[in-house]
This record gives sequence, structure tokens and C-alpha cells, in this order.
Amino acid sequence: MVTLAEVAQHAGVSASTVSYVLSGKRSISTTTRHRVEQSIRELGYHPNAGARALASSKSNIIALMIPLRTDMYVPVMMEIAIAVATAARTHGYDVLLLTGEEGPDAVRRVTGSGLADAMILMDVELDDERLPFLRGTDQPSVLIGLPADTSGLTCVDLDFRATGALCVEHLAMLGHRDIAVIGEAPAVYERHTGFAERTLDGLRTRAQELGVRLLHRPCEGGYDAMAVTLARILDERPSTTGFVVQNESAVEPLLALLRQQGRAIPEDVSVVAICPDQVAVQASVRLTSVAIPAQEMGRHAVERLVAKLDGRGSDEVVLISPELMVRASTGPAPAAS
Amino acid sequence: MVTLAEVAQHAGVSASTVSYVLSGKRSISTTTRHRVEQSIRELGYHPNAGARALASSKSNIIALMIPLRTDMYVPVMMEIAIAVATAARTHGYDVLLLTGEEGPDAVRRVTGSGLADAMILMDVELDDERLPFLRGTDQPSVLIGLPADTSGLTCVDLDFRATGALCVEHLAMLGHRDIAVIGEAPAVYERHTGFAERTLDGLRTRAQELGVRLLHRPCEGGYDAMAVTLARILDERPSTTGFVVQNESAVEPLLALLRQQGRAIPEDVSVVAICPDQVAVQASVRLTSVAIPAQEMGRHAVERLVAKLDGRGSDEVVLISPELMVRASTGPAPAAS
DNA sequence: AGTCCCTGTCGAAGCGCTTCGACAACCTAT
DNA sequence: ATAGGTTGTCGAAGCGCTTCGACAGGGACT
Repeated sequence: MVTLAEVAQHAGVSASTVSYVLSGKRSISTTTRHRVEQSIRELGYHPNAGARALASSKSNIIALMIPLRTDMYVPVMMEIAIAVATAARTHGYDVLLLTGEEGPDAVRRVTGSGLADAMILMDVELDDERLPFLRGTDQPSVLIGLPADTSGLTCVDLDFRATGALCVEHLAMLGHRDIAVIGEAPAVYERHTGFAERTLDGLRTRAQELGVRLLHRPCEGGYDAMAVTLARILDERPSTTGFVVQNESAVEPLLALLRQQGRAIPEDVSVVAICPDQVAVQASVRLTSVAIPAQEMGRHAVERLVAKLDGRGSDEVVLISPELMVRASTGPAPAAS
Repeated sequence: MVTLAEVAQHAGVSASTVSYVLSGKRSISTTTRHRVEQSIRELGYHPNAGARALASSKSNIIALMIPLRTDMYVPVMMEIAIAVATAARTHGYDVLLLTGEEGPDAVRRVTGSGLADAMILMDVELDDERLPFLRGTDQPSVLIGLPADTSGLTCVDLDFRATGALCVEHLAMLGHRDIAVIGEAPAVYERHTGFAERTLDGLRTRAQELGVRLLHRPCEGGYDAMAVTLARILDERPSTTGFVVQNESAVEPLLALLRQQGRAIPEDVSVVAICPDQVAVQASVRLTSVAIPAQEMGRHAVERLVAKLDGRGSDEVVLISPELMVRASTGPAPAAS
């Protein structure tokens, strides 16, 4: 393993000079710089991460805490994770992957050991148990998701309340008066995941404002669960003509079931999905949808974090505005029969 | 930040003693140990990762290189990543997330800087450009996937050849004589991803042995692509009654299309999928499938790697035996009309 | 009583890097 | 010609930990 000292010797300069060439924190003559760079290349030198971290108390690592459960939005999570890793690299950071398993302990461990300089938390619950510790430390952090109390925190998220409102608006505008919401699995609501509740709030509020009737039903993904849920909904409100689907894995089953019952999309019923664009265009009907901008969220989170690490930027909540893309799954409500 | 020295002082022992309590590398009297542990708890001490890495030349970090592209098996990748992270933690390792973006350079960077003690590579191509370097270094590594030449490497993968064979066998046993294979997207074959080619090989070989006719067509995921592909297949071989689907995102579209054409599953046509169990049971028909054991692969990879790091274990190829689970999507071939 | 061997503890030497103060060497402005 | 600034380089201290050799004290032997 090549060390700084060896490079210095090879280039005929002192170790500190090499260090300054690397960091650029002091001016170095062009000749010397070139000579050092040459030696680095020839010897194939890579600075030792541990020594660096020890001497500078900076690890150049960002910890990313992803949820352990895979009961929702797996592709979204993955996409965010990749976006975070990619964005972090462009700023010279590597990403440490933590699963939610250890919970608050992981946060303490990583902070305490100086393993990472900062962290990004995903799947934040409204009253997340990791938050008190995060507020109490000066380790920079960014949440992807929105807890109930955001004071002293930086958060990045899609504006799910606006997303809900947007979906209702779109359907209402098309004349739908009875809208059913296929929500996330009950477990998601039970642990008070912010985005699910906010979406619902947005849906309800706007529905009320527009005088539209709304029926919300949580639903596990999959065909069978969707079949049961749909039957109940149509039983309770046969006049339903608009659907908003939040649970990605319920989308395709819903479409199949509706078709099977002889309800044409979008002639008889309209469906709006909240899902990644890729899902929306790959479905059996090109879905009118509000996209979940995973990439953008990941990138934003890293940028906020790097800003904090550089002493720029402060606590703030970044809500990304939802955009509704009209495709082939929504249309005017059928004339009342 | 609490240091070893502070703990030592608080406990009234020397720093080395605290270190030995932590590592257990020398015997320590029960009294002293308890006193030290008490101090550690009281002061909330966490060993500094950088210092540790520097002094011991071990980072206790495993690098995990995941593919950047998201054109296939996203949930599988995610599940593996989570399994790796979880398994690594139980062995005292953390996981560094690398995207394939940097390619071989990332391997060199991480190895050279001592950032990680070992690495796990996913999405290995048959003739992967990262392999030469991996062979040339003494950094332990495990591949998830199987390259063409496995000499000097440790690999973990599902036995995709056997998987292919198993699918054909099952259909042949049920009397199907004409089988169509819905493969991965063309791009996957173009970059010579091992698993896709091996599966195909397994399918073809067994088909020949059993005297069954096989038609293989790559297919992008999604509804429209599947529709085109299916039309071509049925045009070319109208007598097709068995399908093997490898591309996860083609499964549901295929089912929908078949139904739409009035072909009943499993009365008229049988479908075998190669996909995670979760997908198989959530589909609109409970699918007969060979599961991709993501968790198991991740766990295995970590265990092999830890064995190497402990000086146990050597290069070897672990092929997980496929298991075909019969569900509701396959049945006897219809009598020839 | 003396020898030998454990067991438990300590001190000190690094690990490879960053960073601070020092200081030649040179340039510019008096 | 001299004082005052720059600029480029160096030496040394130290980051917090691991680990090696040393050694005191106490049993178990001869």
C-alpha cells in the first residue's frame, strides 16, 4: 500500500506538500504540483480513508437509512437510494447503507463513531422515534418525508397534500361526483407514515371544497385484496366513477377487475394513480398519474445536506410540487343514468 | 466527543486495558471489565471509526456495488441489498453503497483507500470488466451472479441453468409440446448478463432432451411490448400452450393479454414465471413459479465474505438450487385439436 | 524456598494523514 | 538599500485507536 510519505519521497518534496497538492488548501507552484501529481499517478497512490478521517475528523461519508420493510414503494426507495448514491459521489461523498432495523441506535452509533458526516433518513413517520436524537445532535441530517413537527429539521418530500388535492380536482373537473380512494395497506396508516395521511388529508379537504363525495379504503397490494376492497366499495357506493390509487401494487389488479366487470376505462370509470412514471406508462392502460419524483427527491436531499456540511444552507422544508400528467385512464364522467 | 482515554481515566485504568475490554483480545478480570463497561455506558462512548481503521487497518465496512440501471429486477436488487445490509450488521460490518456508475474505478478507489475491507458485486456480466482487477488484488470479494470464468472468484447465484431446465420439465411433464419463452429485454442479452443466458441455455438443453419445441423471444417489460411479442409468437407457433416468463414486468401484461384473447389459464395455456414469490402470489392468477431467493443470496454472499475475512473459506461457487412451486397457472396441456 | 508459568495490566510506539507555525526566497515599494 | 509582503515549502504535533513487549503478582510445582 502506497502512503503519502512514499509519494513525497518519490517526488522529492515533504509530506505536507503532497497533502496540500491534494487538498488545494495552500498554493503550490505549478512545477511542484505537476511533479507530485506525476508521482501519484506512477505509484498509484490512494489516500487512506481512515487516516484521513482521523486527522480531519471528516469521513466524507453520508449515511442513508432505508426502511427495512418492503411493504411499499420498493422501486421508489431503490430509485431514491441510487439517486442519493450518485449525487453524493458528485460531491465527493460515499454512501453508507443503514437499514431501519437498528432504529435510533443506528443513528447514535453512526454519529458517535464519526463513521458518517451526515445522514439522510427515509420513511419518516409522523412522530418518528429517531427525531429527538437528531434534534439534539449537531450532525447534519435531511429527512425524506415529513414528520408532524419539522422544527429544527430539514425535510424533502413531494407535497402529498397538494398531490391529493390535485387528483380530486382533476376528477371533479371531469364531472366525477363520487370518488373512491384506494389507499396504502392498513399497516402503513397504523404506523402513521406522513405521506399517506397527508395525501388523504389533501384528498378530503379538496373534495369537501368541491362538493365531491370521497370514500377512502386502505388496501393491501395484490389481486385478491383488491378484489375484496373493490367489491366493498361498489357495494357501498355504486355510483362511484372515479378512483384514486395510491398503492402501486393495487393499480394493475384494479384495472383488470374493472375491465372484468365490464366497466370501460376511461368511458365508464376514471383512474388516477400516484406512482412513478415508469409504472404509469407500463400499465395496461396508460395511466393519468401524479409522479413520485424519486430521483429529484434523492438529489435534493443530497444537495441540502452538502450545503449544510459546507456551512451554507439551513433548516428548511422543501416540498416538491406535484404534477399531474393526463394520460388515457381518465375522461369525462358518464352521464348519470 | 468521548475518547478511549477519557473512558480509561474515568474507570481508573489505562487506555490499552479499555481497548482490550472492547476487543476481548486479552483476558481481563471481571471486576475491571465491569468497571470499564460501566464507564463506557455512563459516558456514552463510541469508538471512533477512523482511528480504529487507521490503527487496525480494518474498516469493518463491506462495499456493495449495485447496478445503476433499473431496467430489471428492481425489487430483487433491493431485497438483496437489504439482506446484505442486515446480514452484514450481524457480523459487525456496515455496508457502503456503490453504484455501478464508476465501474472498475470504484473498485480501485475503495480497495486503494482502505475504505472497505471487502466487496460484493451485483449484476455481474459474463465478461465483466471489473474482474481482472478483482483477481489481481487480495481484497476479498464475492460476486452475486456468475461470470463466464469463475477461476479465483467466489460467486453466489441461483442456478439459472437448472431453473430453466426445471421450467421446461414441469411444462413437458404436463404434456406441453410447444413452449414460448418471454425473455428479458434485448439490452440485457446484449450486455451478456450471465443469468439470462444461462437460463436460456438450461431451457434449450432440457427442451431438446425432452423433445419439446422452444421459441425464445426477448421482451421489454410493459403492456404494449408484451402485446407485440405475444402476437408474433402466436403467429409463428399457433400451437404454443406453455409459457415461461423471465421478465417480471411482462408477467401481468401476458396474463391480461391471454385472457383477453379468450385463452383460459391454466385450461388452455400454462404459464411458469421466474420471479420473487411475492410477485407470484400477488398476480391475478397465483403463478406457478421458480422463486428468485433474493434474501438467501444476500445472506450467503455476506457469509462467504465474512468467512474469507476471518481467514476461513476459500474461492468457490455457490449455486442455489431452484425450487419450482406449483400454483394455479399451470395445468395439463389441452388435447391437441 | 525457589523456580516456572499464568493472568491481568500498563506504557509506548506507531497507523497515515492534516494542519499550524516557521521560514527561506523572492518581489515590490519606498 | 531597507522594510514589508507574498509565495512556496517544510517540520512537527497530534487525531484516537490497536498492539506488542514488559512486568508485577500469585499459584502450582519441585
